[in-house]
Amino acid sequence: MSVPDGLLVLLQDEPKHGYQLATEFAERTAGRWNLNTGQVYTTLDRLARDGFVEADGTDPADARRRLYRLSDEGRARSRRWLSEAPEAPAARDELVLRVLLVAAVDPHTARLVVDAQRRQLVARLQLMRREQRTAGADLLHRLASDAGVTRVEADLRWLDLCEERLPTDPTSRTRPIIQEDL
Amino acid sequence: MSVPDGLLVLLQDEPKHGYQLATEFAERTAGRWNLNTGQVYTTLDRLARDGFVEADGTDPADARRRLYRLSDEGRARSRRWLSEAPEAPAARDELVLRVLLVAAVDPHTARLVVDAQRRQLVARLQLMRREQRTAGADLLHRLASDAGVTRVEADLRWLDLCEERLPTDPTSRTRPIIQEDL
DNA sequence: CGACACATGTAACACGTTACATGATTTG
DNA sequence: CAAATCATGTAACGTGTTACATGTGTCG
Repeated sequence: MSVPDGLLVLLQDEPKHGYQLATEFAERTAGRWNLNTGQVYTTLDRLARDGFVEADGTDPADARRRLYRLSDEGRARSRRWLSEAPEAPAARDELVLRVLLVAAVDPHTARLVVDAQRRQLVARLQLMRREQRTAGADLLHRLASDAGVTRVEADLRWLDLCEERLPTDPTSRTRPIIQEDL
Repeated sequence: MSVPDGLLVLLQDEPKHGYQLATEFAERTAGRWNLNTGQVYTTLDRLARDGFVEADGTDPADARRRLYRLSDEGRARSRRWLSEAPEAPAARDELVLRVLLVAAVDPHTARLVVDAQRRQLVARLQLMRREQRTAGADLLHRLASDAGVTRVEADLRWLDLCEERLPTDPTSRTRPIIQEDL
């Protein structure tokens, strides 16, 4: 529930209106998540319906701006969201899923998948490192960039583990589910 | 698009029916993703509509089983899915999002979030390691478990980076958006 | 004036989850 | 027979995306 909970965080300091929330969401994710403004309004409606935010009139400076403020339940939910760790995605992760679904029945192809994924990720990692060196280092961009790099490094480590553990050719079934190279 | 693409992978070797796809999906994700069977049928409908699978009559052994087979487009799509790396989730990641949204306006609270998250993840990591030692080590469970551990370790490393980079108290704004402890 | 940012919204869709309905077949 | 498994499906909902409609305000 990223967007609803994210909006609640943005509402912590003061009442805000939809358009403002959309732009701030983008700013505060270092531009990595540009919410469509439409989604903000529907999400605010649901949050209001469920009692997590409350309409708070309009901005005195601009009557078009319909303000929302956090309710007590909203504040509690937000605090919970910030303090509790997200559920472990485990096999839901796209990379893991790709390897796992193939690994069970066709270790040979699984190795091809692992290799292909590694090639992509190595390339991506180089790009990211290069960007990191050139880019200006304001906090948000820096943290987001670190997250990307750390994540890709972890993925590469996991791919190495996969290669270690996947049985080698002789034990694999005769007909690989994918013949061609990847 | 995990489920649709996952189903296409399962259909690589031979035509299968919905119920079978649902159970195999669970098996081949080491039980970490139990698809509701209902979802399989609606997804198969969409895949058929879009030309990625084709109805292939019923199983001679059991007329109830409505078989689907991969089309050429489906095979191509599947191959693409296996060989291309998933998009970088970056700030979409729940953990990253939580820290980022707070970091911009309130470094002090951001530190609290980082600490809270770390406590949860350290505990989870211990649990995972313990399970790893006890659990039987068939390939799928092993790979899935490795993925979980690797991922949590990476998250912890990133949290350390955050703590390094977050400005310390003096520079932070006067009123933290969250007063209490987390 | 015309273009662009501001501001609120609707529509349509894909994806994912939970819950439920409806039967046939197998098995204790 | 009763219960569990097999098998196909529908309904309702939340979440997220893209695209569009509709106005107001501002600025060159």
